[in-house]
Amino acid sequence: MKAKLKPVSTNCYAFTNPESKVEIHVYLSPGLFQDFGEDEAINQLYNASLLPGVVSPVIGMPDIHTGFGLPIGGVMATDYETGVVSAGAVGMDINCGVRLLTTRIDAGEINKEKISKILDAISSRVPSGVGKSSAVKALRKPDLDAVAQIGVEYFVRAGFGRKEDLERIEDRGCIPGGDAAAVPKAARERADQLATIGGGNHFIEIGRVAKVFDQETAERFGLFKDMVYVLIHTGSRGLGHQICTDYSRIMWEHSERNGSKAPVKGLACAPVFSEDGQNYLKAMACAANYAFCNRQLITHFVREAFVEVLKKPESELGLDLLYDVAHNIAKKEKHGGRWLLVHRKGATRALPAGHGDNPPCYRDTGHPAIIPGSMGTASYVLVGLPEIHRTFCSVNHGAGRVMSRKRAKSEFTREQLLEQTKNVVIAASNLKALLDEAPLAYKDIDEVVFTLVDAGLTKPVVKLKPMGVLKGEGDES
DNA sequence: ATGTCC
Repeated sequence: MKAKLKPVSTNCYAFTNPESKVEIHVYLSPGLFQDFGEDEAINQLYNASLLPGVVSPVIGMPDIHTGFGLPIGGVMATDYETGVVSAGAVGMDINCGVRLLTTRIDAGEINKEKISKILDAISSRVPSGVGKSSAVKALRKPDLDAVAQIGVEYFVRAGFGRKEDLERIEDRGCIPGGDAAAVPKAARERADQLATIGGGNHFIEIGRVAKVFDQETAERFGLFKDMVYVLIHTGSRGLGHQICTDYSRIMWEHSERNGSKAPVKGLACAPVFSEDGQNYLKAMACAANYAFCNRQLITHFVREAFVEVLKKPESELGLDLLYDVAHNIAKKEKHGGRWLLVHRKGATRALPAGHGDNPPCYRDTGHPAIIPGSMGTASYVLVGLPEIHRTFCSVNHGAGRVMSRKRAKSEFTREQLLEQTKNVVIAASNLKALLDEAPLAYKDIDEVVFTLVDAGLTKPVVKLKPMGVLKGEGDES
């Protein structure tokens, strides 16, 4: 499959599926292209290009790697009127995403001991690791109708955050159309994990702004060199996972009934305007809003933890929300004068300056696109440039794996992990359960980010460097 | 990503 990819423009390789006439575009730097071994991920893009109503091109981001159905780092747009929606093309972790908090703290003001104490204070409020449910009993049985229909504002009204937070969340933390009634029972029963991080690549990170690329935009965003930031990366936890699992089955059965089978179960789909398609979108919006609420509640507890440890009022510490953006979601958007359902799976929306879907406070800059790196490595804040229309206004979502979790666990030792993350305080009780998250199991974030910068799609605003990270543990085996 | 195999 890799052999089919021909260079067409800077850092962009392409081929056309002869059967569907849909193009497949993959963004890789020369170095990433040379090392690229994810043949199956390209095959997955090829499969996606065969779905009914897919709009050319199907896109692979520089962090692409094999996933369930559509690869992670994949963008697939379908015609909103005549196309399909695929649960697998959104992914297991519906509205996995990141939010970034700015502060009025200078990196020189907090040493390793303080960072460790803050992470502990967060950890006592926000459980991490696979299977963990909310530390606060009331959050284990949330009003899922309110979460689905009101979203983050529901918790802001209840005292978990500030009113102005809402302006700085994609869709104000409430994707329209959410309906808890469309969430299968098994999934509803797993909605007891608000204010938890989860495992895998999820984290809460404290760091400093290491480099400013675009002074003017950085100032507009309130980002200054050596300013302490907090980065929160998590999603909809077990709820989204169960919705994806259940609807993938429902959609597979739907296509079997209608004789329009997807090439693989992971791309099982239903017409957007079928009952199954509409129900999935209602359930997806519910899980997406749950994920926005999850990050909002975590933000509240992060603010509490900073106040407790640094013994300063919240107003003095800042901890303002810069932005919260999803990277696993399907959204109805207009591109090229046409309404589409853009599936982004491990891809981040990055609307350029002037785009009407930006929140008002970012209308003339373009909203911040927040790109988390792997544990202990840098992250970036970017904005989309006008050329970003080539990817339906999408950029990568992170560094992207180069090694399976299984292989990373056999490849690295605890000592190597510490070496790869030196100078970063790691709050986790069992490092052996984090070996699959070792930085060397991921691509180089600089290389990945600059692949799209050099392609002319984005401009970097700042580079962020971690000082401490709170990680959830997976399995040791 | 995930009560990482109901």
